[in-house]
Formats: sequence, C-alpha cells, structure tokens
Amino acid sequence: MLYLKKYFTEGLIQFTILLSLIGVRVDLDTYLNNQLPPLREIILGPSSAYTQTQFHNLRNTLDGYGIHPKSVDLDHFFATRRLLNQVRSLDHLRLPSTELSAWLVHRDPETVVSATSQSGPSIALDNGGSLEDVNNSEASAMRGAGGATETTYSPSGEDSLGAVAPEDIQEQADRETSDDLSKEDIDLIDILWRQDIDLGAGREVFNYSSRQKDSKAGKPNEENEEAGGREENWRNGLYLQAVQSLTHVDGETGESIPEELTSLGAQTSLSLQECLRLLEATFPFGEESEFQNSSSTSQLTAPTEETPSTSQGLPIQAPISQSDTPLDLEQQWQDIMSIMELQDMEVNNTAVNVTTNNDSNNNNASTTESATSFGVLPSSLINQDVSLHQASLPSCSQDFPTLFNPELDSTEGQRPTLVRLSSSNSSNINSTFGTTNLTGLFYTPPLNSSTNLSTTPVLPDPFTSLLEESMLDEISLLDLAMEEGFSQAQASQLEDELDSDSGLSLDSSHSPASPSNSETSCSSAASSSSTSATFSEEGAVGYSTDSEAATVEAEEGAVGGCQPEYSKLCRMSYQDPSQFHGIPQLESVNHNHTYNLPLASPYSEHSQLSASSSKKGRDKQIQQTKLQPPQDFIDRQTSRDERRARAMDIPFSNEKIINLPVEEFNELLAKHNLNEEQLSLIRDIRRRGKNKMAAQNCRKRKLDTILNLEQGVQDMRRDKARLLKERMEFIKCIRQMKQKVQNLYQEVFAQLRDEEGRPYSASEYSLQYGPDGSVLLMPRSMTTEQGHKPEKKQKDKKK
DNA sequence: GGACATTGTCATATC
DNA sequence: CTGATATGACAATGT
Repeated sequence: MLYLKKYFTEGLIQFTILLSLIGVRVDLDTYLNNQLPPLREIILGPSSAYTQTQFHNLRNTLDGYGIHPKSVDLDHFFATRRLLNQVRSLDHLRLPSTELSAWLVHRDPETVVSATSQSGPSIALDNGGSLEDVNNSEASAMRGAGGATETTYSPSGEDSLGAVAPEDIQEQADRETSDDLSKEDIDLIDILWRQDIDLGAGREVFNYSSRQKDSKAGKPNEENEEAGGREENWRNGLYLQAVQSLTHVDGETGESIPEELTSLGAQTSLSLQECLRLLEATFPFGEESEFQNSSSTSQLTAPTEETPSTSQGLPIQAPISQSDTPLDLEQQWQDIMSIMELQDMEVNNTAVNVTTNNDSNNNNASTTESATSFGVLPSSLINQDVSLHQASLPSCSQDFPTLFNPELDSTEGQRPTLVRLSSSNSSNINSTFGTTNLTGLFYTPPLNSSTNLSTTPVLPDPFTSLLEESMLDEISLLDLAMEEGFSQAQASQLEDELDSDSGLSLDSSHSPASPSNSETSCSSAASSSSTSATFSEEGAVGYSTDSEAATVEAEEGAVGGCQPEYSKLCRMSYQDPSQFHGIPQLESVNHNHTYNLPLASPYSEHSQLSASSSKKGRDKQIQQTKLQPPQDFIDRQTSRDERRARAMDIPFSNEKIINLPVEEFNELLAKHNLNEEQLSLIRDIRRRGKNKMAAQNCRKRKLDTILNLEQGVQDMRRDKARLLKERMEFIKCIRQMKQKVQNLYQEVFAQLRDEEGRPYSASEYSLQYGPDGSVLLMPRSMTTEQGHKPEKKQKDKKK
C-alpha cells in the first residue's frame, strides 16, 4: 500500500507539474491543508519511509538518535511541507487559468456559444478525484493486503480504512476550500444534481448532493469554501459518471453524450480526461446509423440531464471496469487526436468547398443538432427528435448523414446536395480513394455556412495546442493505466521485490508489472503490444523508482543516513533540488546530497569516510553504537586513511585535509610542523578523498545518463505507440469513409434511369468521378479502357 | 562459494 | 607546469 500511494503521489505531482506548464492552475494546497484524508494519504503516504526528508533531518539535527524515524508527527510534518513546497515551487510556472471546456466548445464550427465555466483547477481536482476513485476501487482489493495499516496515520481518526468511501471523500471535500464558483454555477449544479437523481441515478453516487444543500445553507462567509467543496463533490460525481459513460459509451454507442455535454460544457470546467471522453463520444466515428433511433429516445428526458448512464438506464453505481477505463481513455484520446487532425483538414477544405446551396431545412436541423450535441445552446433548443449522429460527427461521419440519410435521399433535398457535390471543385485528390476525386463528397453541405465558417478558422488553434499537450494525456493515461492495472498481486510482488533491497535496478521492476498491465492497457489490436509495453514500463518505472527511494529512505532513516547512499537517492533529490525549498533544515538536507559538501558530524574527524560499508553494515554499526563505547564505534567507522591519520598524529581532520581549498590547505600544512611522512600521508589522504568524491560524482553522472537515456527510450516508445494508435484511427476513419462513399455510390446509381426509365445495370455501367468533381455514368468497358478519363458519356451529371 | 553490487583506490586523461 | 577533476579499471567488502 505504501508503494501504491507513493506511485499515486508521484503521478499526481507529475500531472500537476504538467498542468502548471500548460497553464492550468493547480491548487493542491487546499487538499493538503485541509487534510482530506484519502487524498492526503495518497499524496503524503502513511509512512515516513515515503519522504527522504525525515532521516536527513534527524541526522542533521539529532543524528538519528532519540526519535523514532517512523514518528507519525514527523511523517505528517515533513511530508506535508515537502509536498506543499513542491507544489508551491510551481508558482512561477503558473499561467492564467485555462478553461478546458472552452477548448471543447470551440471545437464545433456550429458551436457559437461557448461554455464559460470554471477554470483549470478542476483538472487537478478531477485527477485527484480519479485517484480517489481508483483508490476506492482498489482499496477493496488492497485491504486484504494490508490497507488497514493506513489507519494509523489518519490524523483525524475518522477513517477506519485507508481507502475512504466516496461519501467520505465528498465529506472532506465539502470542508475544503477550493476555487471560486459563482452562485449561479452552484445553483445550476444543484439543479443538475437533482435532475440526475430524478432521472434515476443511484442515490449513493450523489449523496454529496444532500451535503451540498447542507453546505449551501452554511455560513455566508464560507460560501466560497462551500462552493469549492461543492464543486469538488460535483466533479467527483462527474468523474464517476464520466467513467460510467466511458465504460459504456465505447464508440459503438454514445447516445447520451450530448446530454452530458449539455450540462458539462455549459456549466463547469471539465477535467481533461472528461473533456476528451466527451469529445470522443461527441465525435464517434461513423456510427450514426446505429444511433438514429436510440439517440432520440435518449433525449426524451429533461433537456439538461447530464448523466448518460442514467439516461441509458445503466446502473450508475456499476463497478467501474478496471481494465476498460484506461483503455477507453487512451483509445478516446487517440480518437480525438485523429479526429482533430482530420477536422483540421476538413476545416480548410470546407472553407473552399462551401460555395452553394442552402437547404433551409437541413440547415436548421443541422444547426440544432450540432448545438444539441455540444450542449452549449440553451436547453430549450435541444431537439428531442434530433438524431445525434448527424450532429456528432464533424469530421469523419458528420457530413455523411446528410448525404446518405435515406430520408434526404428520398426527398428533393438530395438534389441540391448532389449538385453541390458534383460542382465542388476541390483539387485535392485523396490517394486513399485512388485517383477518383471524392473529396467533395466529404464536405459538409453549406448549411449554416455563414455562421459556421466564421467560427471555423478559430477552431484548430486550441486543439492544436491540445494536441501538443498530448504528453499530458500520456501522463494521466499512464497513471490510470497503472491504477487500473495495479492488482493486488502486482502490488505485493513489487513490494517484495522492493523489499529485497536490490538497490537501483533499472529494469528489474519492469517485468512484474508489465505482463498484467499489458492485459489491461492494450486497446487497439494493432498497437496493443507496443502500447501495453509502454504503459506498463512507464508505470513500473515510476513506481519502482519512487518506491526504491522510499525504501532506501526508510532504511536510511533508521540508520541515520549516510552519503554513500546518494546514488540511490539521486533521482529524486537531484532532479528536484527545489523540493524542500522554504524549509531551511530540509534545504540543507537536500544540499547534503552533494558529495562535494561532506557533512559535519560529532565525529567530524571521521565523518568523511565514516560510511565505509553497506547499509546492513551500518545497521549493525548503529546497533553497536547503542551498546558499545563510542571509541569502539569510531574505530569501526574509520577508514584506512582515518586510521592512518590518527596513527600518524595528524593534527587535523581528514575532512579538512580533503575539502579545504588549496590555499587554506597549504596554510594548514604550514601552520603545523609536520614531518615528511605526515605530509605525504596528508597529501595522499587529500588525493584519495577528492578522488573518492570524484568517483562518486562520476558514478552519479553515469547513472543519470543511463536513466536519461532510458527515459528517452520510453518516451520514444510511447510516442511510437501513440502514433500507431493514431494511424489505426485514421485507417479506421478512412475505411468508414470508403464505406460511405460506396453506399452513396450505390444509392446514386440505383436512382439513375436511362431514357426509357429503366435502371442501369451495375454490371454494364459505373459511376466515375471526374477530376473536376463531376459524376459521370460510364459503361464499364469504357471505364476499363479509359481509366480516369470519363468524359464521354456525361449522361447524368446530377447532384 | 559464487554472483553481484557497492565503494574505495589507483592510474591516467583532461581541464 | 600544477592542481583539480573525470573516468576506466581493479580490488575489497558486503549481500
């Protein structure tokens, strides 16, 4: 459990850092300051072994004696301060809050009304929520493995288990101070909650709503705090819902997504993951034919209903599939990535191709539908009869319904469409479709062209940036993947492995987690292997590294800390020197990680080389110090040079010999009358001492280099996996488009009649698409002969 | 007892 | 050139 929390913590911190880098304000202080038990435990960990600060501090101040290194108070204090300062150190990176929901809303050309909602912190909070949630889900599995150990560290004593039920989380969240939430937002959130409950959502999921109302009646001066807590509650609830929808809306469905968007997009900031899920669900790949009926039914309920699972009648409290969630997240993110890129292309092309035709009926329908799907228009505008698919596929599939919808085809509405198709004059030839120019077929009819196009050029930017932030998603996805894939067996396995005190092994920890994670991480068949390997490696690496540090720290803490262990700690301390910024004693501790700054100790004469043996040896030595006279301990601790120096009656410490600058060193030698033998020994001591430190630094650098290379390999593997997934998505989209083109072809061909009103034989004639966008009916014999020069028989250049 | 890891030391190169 | 530092190689020690 300890390692799990360590992992969660690091993941969260990394995520926080990334969020800060992209301008999303992250405020973990509220969580930490208010001692939200589950999250606090996740972040801070229950044990002093988590932080590397305690033992150093003990060593510096008390030299490791007298205070139990596992002291809960010390735990709490140092861990909290450490993390707080770590987060605060991000201040300089903070940028104005980014409204993720705006990114989403602006995505749709037809979405004119953008949702102005809460800003960034929701991401962190959502992330925290997800952590909590996962923690909850895992807690049941972990309790048997020792989750009860956390109870000791619950400061308030109100938690009987390490993993707290969602209600507890909410309860804590209610007490927390969070970012501001306007009164209107709060009210609307309440409304949404009530609707959720009215719609049949599991009461247990929304239990916080009652507290919400309670808190609402709280003191006025606590309004912000209440709002913050409420928002967190709501977010947590949303997270559950989002996971539910994620679980059930897997690209094959997605009916309820517009509802979700309606509420989410309009009212709140969404976590990035939620946004992505919603985006993906809003832009399913060509599934419109499946939802034509279901979507209308799913929207028969209140316009502002927000829970897809509720509207679908799915059990809201259904256990979240631990194996599916990360997959879906990953998958959906990849989908969005691919969609957005496709949309970028589409946007450009649309601007060129939208030139004619305004079918008012289609126009209105499309407008309303799009608005509905994006949930940004007033709820009154939601058309319950709207087919979701028509509005939800701006990239690959959105345009096809208007072209392929049987209703349209059967009416006169098809004619303008086809005419436009034939007249569309794109010069782009998609090689995927051969030389035939089908580009025009894929562009949206100029419905709402005037209004949509005005917003269209703006669209790609936020999403381009979002694309560039894919690493953010990687982190979260990796975290989730690890969370989900981290079974009890794996945890115990890791724990065993880490307890083996194998030191810093780069790869040893990969193997245990990888296989099982692979099972849960792979999403697409083509890229499953690489993806899973990436995820598992990533997670395992981070986990093992941190846990190693924690293990070492625990050991060091018990021993009192010694320099030679630096190599094991260098990853954490070296990479984040500002970790303890603001805490003087911890800063000094942090600096002590440098070999060039040997510590001063009561046994200063022996301090430099006192750490001459391994950890276990020092353990024994510590044991001995409590049982034996100090002189004996000194004898055992001293190095050869120390002993030689004492034997030669060197009048100053080896530390001085080694670390004094040349001038001072020479002065020191000059001050004392030393014989040649002593001088030689002193110089040797200085040389060896410096070389020892140099060797240590050298090894550290070597290790860092190796680790950096390792990280680079992992990054590249991750990129590779991501690109493979994107490729798969593109291929999938292209396949769907091909199918739709084929369908259109068949429909058009079936409607063609010759002079006598008879249909053409498909075996004798075929439609050809001219380079100018025209559609020509040609005999198949000519088709084979002339290939792509169908200019002879322009019988039906229609539509 | 052997394999392995860690650390110190030396020799040498480099700054 | 000297001193400091870096680094490969080896040995000692512990696990």
